[in-house]
Amino acid sequence: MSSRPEVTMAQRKRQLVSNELSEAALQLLALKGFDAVTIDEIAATAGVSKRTFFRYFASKEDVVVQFLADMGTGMRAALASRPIEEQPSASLRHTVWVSMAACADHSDRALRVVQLILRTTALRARFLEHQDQWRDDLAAELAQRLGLDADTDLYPQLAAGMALTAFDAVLQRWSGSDGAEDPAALTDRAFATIAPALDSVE
Amino acid sequence: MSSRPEVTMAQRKRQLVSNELSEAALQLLALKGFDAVTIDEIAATAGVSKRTFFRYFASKEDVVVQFLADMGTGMRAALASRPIEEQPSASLRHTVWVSMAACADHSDRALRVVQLILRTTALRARFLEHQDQWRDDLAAELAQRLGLDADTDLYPQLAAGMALTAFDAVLQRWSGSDGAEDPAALTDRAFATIAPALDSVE
DNA sequence: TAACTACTTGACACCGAGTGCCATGTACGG
DNA sequence: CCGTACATGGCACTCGGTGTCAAGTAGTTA
Repeated sequence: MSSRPEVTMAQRKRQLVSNELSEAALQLLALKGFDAVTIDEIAATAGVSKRTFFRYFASKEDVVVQFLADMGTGMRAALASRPIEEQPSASLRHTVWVSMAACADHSDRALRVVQLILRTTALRARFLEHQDQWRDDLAAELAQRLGLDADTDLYPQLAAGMALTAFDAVLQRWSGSDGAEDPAALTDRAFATIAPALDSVE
Repeated sequence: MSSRPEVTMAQRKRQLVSNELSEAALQLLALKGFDAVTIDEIAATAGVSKRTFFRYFASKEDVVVQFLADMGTGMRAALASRPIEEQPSASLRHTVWVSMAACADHSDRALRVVQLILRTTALRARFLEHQDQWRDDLAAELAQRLGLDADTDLYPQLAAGMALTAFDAVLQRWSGSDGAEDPAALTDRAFATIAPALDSVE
């Protein structure tokens, strides 16, 4: 009854508050450590109330990790966009590479976020939760592409898991080297190792 | 200056309270769902105070997941006990198999615990945290066995990740089938898929 | 038996995360 | 100018988790 595709002012304001919040959170968390920062503190820094914080983010972890939510569907879409004739290892390699590229692009910010996540227990746990969801998504897409039954065949789940294992390893090296190592090269090396298992069809 | 290797009565009492607590927790959590049960409730059922609960378990999740803590060192030990000449896929297959067997043994209880963990978000997150730790342990052991540098070579981390991916898939099927499917057969099938990547040394 | 030590427990106060509720303010459409 | 829809802040409340202290109990020594 009312929603115009136009960007209303309320929406822009909402976006602004959201940015303000993530900005404040990221700075404080990286500076003082995850546990040493309260939500009241973050909210106050952003100039809003604690109650408002929770209208934008579901939890303290979410303010850092939220962007991972879309990444799962993004990966599935990336996989779906590959030609069906392509070898699974190539399709998955591309899928992982796209996600890594998304990180490496805005490397200044993304690198800091990733490092914060990987070194903070609570955040890492949320990251793993998301990754677990991605695996299901990728497995479903793989099963569909290959015409396999995901309930009997182990391959889709295993292949998705291997791809994400590679992703994890690459992300860890990349963050550990402060962004110095090349994500593309890392991805290729990782997939060179796991490919033999990915492509052993029959 | 006082600790005898004898089992003092205090220790037995302590063990008894611990059992009482896990028992109460498991029953209530499985019955009413993780979020619908408070710690006061669990403690009251076990006949102790909330404060005492936290003297035995670090968190609400821990009372269910605690036993996973040792499993990591157990897996590393299992891997370390394999002959060095053995192919990595065989060593890791055995490692995973041992852990699965530990579950399948006391299948009545273990099955219920695993099912509870896998279907509860908060518990699954803790499970993934532990698994993440296991991966580091396994990777370290693998690197040592193969004389690789874990900081440059991706193989140890990838191989450990693949093995745990297999473990995860097997566990999921086993729990999904209410223990009907054979863990050993499942493990073999999973490793048949990933083995080509594990053994492609050079 | 008395006294001293070590350990476990419960009660209480406290903090922080997260939620429900309600009153207020403010953009937008008629 | 008015009504609606929405964003916000304040407040009270629940629950997970921790620090502290006083009390109780088992085991030891004299």
